[in-house]
This record gives sequence, C-alpha cells and structure tokens, in this order.
Amino acid sequence: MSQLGRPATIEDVARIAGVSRAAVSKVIRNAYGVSPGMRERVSAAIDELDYRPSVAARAMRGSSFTLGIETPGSANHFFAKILDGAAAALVGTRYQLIIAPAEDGEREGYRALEALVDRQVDGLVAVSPLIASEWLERLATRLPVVMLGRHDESVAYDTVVGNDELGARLAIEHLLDLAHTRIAHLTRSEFVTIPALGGPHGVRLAVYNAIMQERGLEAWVCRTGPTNHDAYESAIELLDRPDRPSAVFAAHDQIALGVLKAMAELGLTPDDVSVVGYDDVEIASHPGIGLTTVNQSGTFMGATAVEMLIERIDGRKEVRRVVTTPRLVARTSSRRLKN
Amino acid sequence: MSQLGRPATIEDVARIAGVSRAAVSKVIRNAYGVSPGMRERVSAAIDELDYRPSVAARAMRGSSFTLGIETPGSANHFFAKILDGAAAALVGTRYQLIIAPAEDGEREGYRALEALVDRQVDGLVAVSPLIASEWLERLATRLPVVMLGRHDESVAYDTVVGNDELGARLAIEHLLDLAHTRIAHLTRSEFVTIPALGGPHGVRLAVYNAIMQERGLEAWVCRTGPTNHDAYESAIELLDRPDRPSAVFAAHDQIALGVLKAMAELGLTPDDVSVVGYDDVEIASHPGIGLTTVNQSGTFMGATAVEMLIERIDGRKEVRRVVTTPRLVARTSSRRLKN
DNA sequence: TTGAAAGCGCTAACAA
DNA sequence: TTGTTAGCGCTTTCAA
Repeated sequence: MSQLGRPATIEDVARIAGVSRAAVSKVIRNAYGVSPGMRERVSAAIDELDYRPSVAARAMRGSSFTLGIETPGSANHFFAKILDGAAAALVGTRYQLIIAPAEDGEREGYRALEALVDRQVDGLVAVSPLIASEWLERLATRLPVVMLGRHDESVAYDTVVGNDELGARLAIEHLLDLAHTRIAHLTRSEFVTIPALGGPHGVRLAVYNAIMQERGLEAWVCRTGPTNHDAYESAIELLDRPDRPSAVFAAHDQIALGVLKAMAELGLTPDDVSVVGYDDVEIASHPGIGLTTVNQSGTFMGATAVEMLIERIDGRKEVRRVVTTPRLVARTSSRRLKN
Repeated sequence: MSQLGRPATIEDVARIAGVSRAAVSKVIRNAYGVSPGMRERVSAAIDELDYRPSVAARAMRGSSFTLGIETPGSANHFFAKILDGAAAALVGTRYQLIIAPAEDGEREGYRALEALVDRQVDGLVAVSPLIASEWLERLATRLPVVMLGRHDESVAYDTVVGNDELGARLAIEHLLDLAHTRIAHLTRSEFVTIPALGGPHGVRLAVYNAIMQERGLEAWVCRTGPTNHDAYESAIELLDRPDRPSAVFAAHDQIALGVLKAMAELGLTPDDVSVVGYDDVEIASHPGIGLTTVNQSGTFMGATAVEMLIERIDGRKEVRRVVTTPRLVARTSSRRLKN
C-alpha cells in the first residue's frame, strides 16, 4: 500500500513534495488557487506513496463520500433491481454505497437509518421505510434524503415513486375485463399497509378495496408474511378449498410466484385461477412462469434516486418529486374466466 | 436528533453528566474501571441527549464497526443470497455492512476493495474477486479478510468455498448417467475462468474438460457475457442448429435460466436438450422452471464468512478454511437421452 | 476510580 | 499562490 509499512498520510505527501499539508489538501480536492507546478509535484508524491485520503478524517471535517441506502430485506428481487440501479448511478462519482437492510419490525427502520447517520453518510435514500414521516422530515433537515416508493409528499425530502394508484387499477381492471369477479388480494401484514405510512402496498390495497366496492363486488383481502415461503403457504390456504377465488391480485411478484407455486402443487392451472403480480421482476417473463404483472423499472428508480441525491448534495435547494408510470404486461398467468 | 440543534458530542455528554470525556468514552466502550454511580450518570446523560458516537471519529482512533463486502454485480441471485446471509449474521453485532460491487473489468476488483479500505472497514469479505492473490495476501496482512468462493489457499486470509470439484463432477456425471455424450459447457468469459485466480468457474471448467477427456468425449465449451440476456443469446446461438448438443452444463443457474428461455423460444423441450445449472437459486425449484442443479447454500456461506471475519477481528490468529459440500438436485430440466 | 492532555488525518479560515 | 494554525469527536496513555 505504500513504502512506509503504514498507509501514507497527507503529512507524508506534503513532506515528500516539499509543500504544506494544506497545499496537498487543495490539490486532492481540486480547490481553487494551486499553481501547475505545485499540482505537478504533489501528484507525483501522491503516486509515489500510493496515497489515499482517509475517509474517516475527511468525514470529520465535511464529507464522507458515502451514500446510504435503507432497504427492506432482499427477499424481493425488485429491491435487488433498485440496488442495481443505485450502484450503476454511482459509477464515475466519488461516492460509495452503504446498505442498511431493515426487516419489518416497528423499530427496524429507525435502527437502520440511524446506523447510516452514525456513519456520516452525505445523503441517503430510504426505500419504502416503515417510519413516521415526521421523523424523516426532521432527518431531512440535517442531510439530503430521497424517499423511494412512498406516496406521502414532503417539503424536506425528494421522492421517487411509482404511480401505484394507476398500476393497481390496471391490474384489477385487467382481471375484471377477463370476467373475473371473485378476485382476492394477497398482500403483506397490516403494519406494512398502514395508510399513514404512504407505502405502495397500502395504496394498492386501497385501490383494490375502492374498485371492488365501486363494482359491488366483495373485497377479499388475505395477508402473508415477509418470506417467499410465507406467500406460498398463504396461497395454499387461500386456494385449497371449493370456494376459492377465480383470480388473485398479488401485492408484488414475489408473492405472485408463491401463488403460482401453490397452484402447481394443487394441480390448478391459469384456467382455474388467474394471477396478476406487481413489479415485473425479471423471472416473470420467463416462459415457464409467464406472470401477468405491472411493470415498473426498479433500476430506473434506484438510479434516479441516487442522481437526485447527488444533485441535492451538490446544492439543489428545491424539493423534487419523480412519479414513474407503470404499465400492465399481460402474460399467460391470467386468462378469461371459463363459463 | 438532540436538544442542541446539532448532534450531541461526547463533550456534551460529559458536561451534562459532570464528568470527563474520558469517563464517557469508557462507559460507552464498557471499558474496565468505572464505578456504578458514574456509569449511571453517564447513561442518563446519553439518553437525555440522545447521544450517538460519531463513527468517523472512532474510526480515526480505532474501529469503524463497519465490515466491507466486495461482490460481483447482483445480476446473479446467488450473490443476493450471500448478501442475505451476511446481513443476517450481522444482526445483534455492532457492525454494519458496506457493499462495493465490482463489475468484471481488470481493475474493477481493486477499485472496489480500495474503496472499502479507504473507509477503514474493520474487515472485509471478498466474493470471488478477480484479483491477484498476492495483492490480497498483502491486504490481509493489514486487516482481516475472508475470501468467499475462490479455491486458492492462503496463509493470510480465511476462506469459505464450495467444493466445486465435486459439484461439477456431480452435474456432469448426472448427464452422463442419462446417456448424454454431446454435452456442452456454457460458461463465462476467459478472464473469469483463469485458473490462477482459483475462481469457481475455472474449477468447473477444468473438471468438465477432465471428465470429457477421461471418457473420450469431445469438449464443447461456449462463452457468454455477464448479463442474463447475454446467456439467452449465447444459448440461442448454441442451440439453433442441427448439430446442437443434447445437454448443456451451465456454469451457474442464471445462465441455465437463459438456456431454458432460449429452448422455449426455439420450441425445444427437456426431451431435446437437458440442462443442468449450478447454485440452486430459489427460482430453480419453481414448478414452472424445474431446473436440475447443484445446491450450495449462499446464505450459509455469506453468514459463515461474516462470522469468521468477526472472529478474526476479535483476535483469532490462525487461518481457517471452510469447504461446503454441494449436492445434486435433479428436477425436470434433465432427462434421459431418447433413443 | 477518575481526569488531563495528546493526537488520529484531514479541511478551512486566515496570514503571509 | 502558499503556509500556519485551529479544530472536527473520539480513544488512550499517563497522572492524580
């Protein structure tokens, strides 16, 4: 790592280059007021010593060049997409990404976000956090925050969110168009759908309830746990009985995959039960799966969130809000109701 | 997040508690030699101010309580599993995880690892890094390192690795047992399979070549790019011709999924072409996929790597090496050769 | 058992 | 244009 048997410091570079520490600092920050000659000598010394600034020391005086992202557990491939996009947007910038996964617990989101703040991140993106918005607002006054996936509007933080209102409508009306009336909605726990949190599943659930009521149909809401296996088990329970629904609107693709698996297990085909998911994760389009779903680009959302975050760090003042438009992708898992 | 309009510092806590900064430091570190009374008062002040130690400041004097993990891009769900396991192993410890994704480029691995080192991580796990082992050895003399997925042995860093030798043998002999002889191996680029790097794909390729030669069969190695779409396209090219192989051993499940998709596209069934993957990602067991593959637990490997890392940070001196045993999971994508 | 003080590597205000 | 200097918040001797 260097000739010295320990990482080189700015002091070492200054000594070798025969200049002051401040001069070195200016060179590495591309600050104003350094002569070409000085830049030259300092750069040479940096190369010679293989010097790398200590992020910790820099963080104490200003930036850590680290961005934080808080996400729900990675059981859902959609979040992997978001991460992918976020990571891609970082390429070529000076920032690194630190990830704090939060499970579903009441306190989990706070824990994860605090861990990020403790690490002096220069900004952070929170993915559908199960957190009171006042808390987030307060956080956002201290450092740039981008909220991804929730619908609540804020004057303090930027937002990237899909139009779940529209997406859910697309999904449900698709099933209605296929003549289904006994449509169940399989979604996550009560906590995850609390309307006040503005999370996507709360919105999708509300749209479901509204449309069913509108049409005079009976709402049929089922809940399931966080893992993919939970979804499978809940689906078995839902479908293994004579009065089963003829269609299921799953809150997201990972749940829909569990439904499909349960159907195969029970010997049910799309002619028996239609399934629609949400997200359009990659595997949904695989011929063996053929899941009808609502496409939204996690990669784009993740990348946009990071770009917005960097804009803010770089000084943008006004709050921005990006709403992406989902679209229905009909595949083989949804069929017209027989007879 | 405190009464002061700025984050509380150790100084603030000391003032409120009426003690010295050193005393506070001792309390938060559970250090030796603090009276119950002192502990009491300090804790009260900490709670009152909602004090959280600055990770940056601590990092300058000692630990950052941050672990780094360097992984290939997340296009492969197997890495998501590893991350899951790693994150799970962190729960209840004081550590956070910082992730540095590295794409396939020559310099990418170094870049990612350096970003981690710059951030003063207390230790790091490198997932199949495309990095010279001498470089890693040198790194490992400066901080604890766990290498996950590579086969090269080191006296400096711990290792968690699957027995790819056995796994590949299981996969290929399974196809041989099904009477296949025209078996192609679809793997990643030359760079990824360089034997000197000790990566899993290099080993699987070597085993493939050895077995084919042993049996007097013709080796048929195809290469593909990093994305899932690359795999699909390469598979189309491989299978869309009369002299196609009767079986494909894919270097990992994500590639195998591309092959399956290509087959569906070309109207081919498992009776025409058998496919075996590697990793047993979750979707492989889905009824619509039914991919025969070699199971290895990414979750376990990721968790083990983090546990070993923490052990080392806590003082273990001797190097450890954990080798996991893979097992074949036969599903519907592989069939006995017809006539 | 407690506290004073030095210093980790860097940045930024100010002086030269 | 360059250098001097005063901290940032913490840990860690070393004395008291």
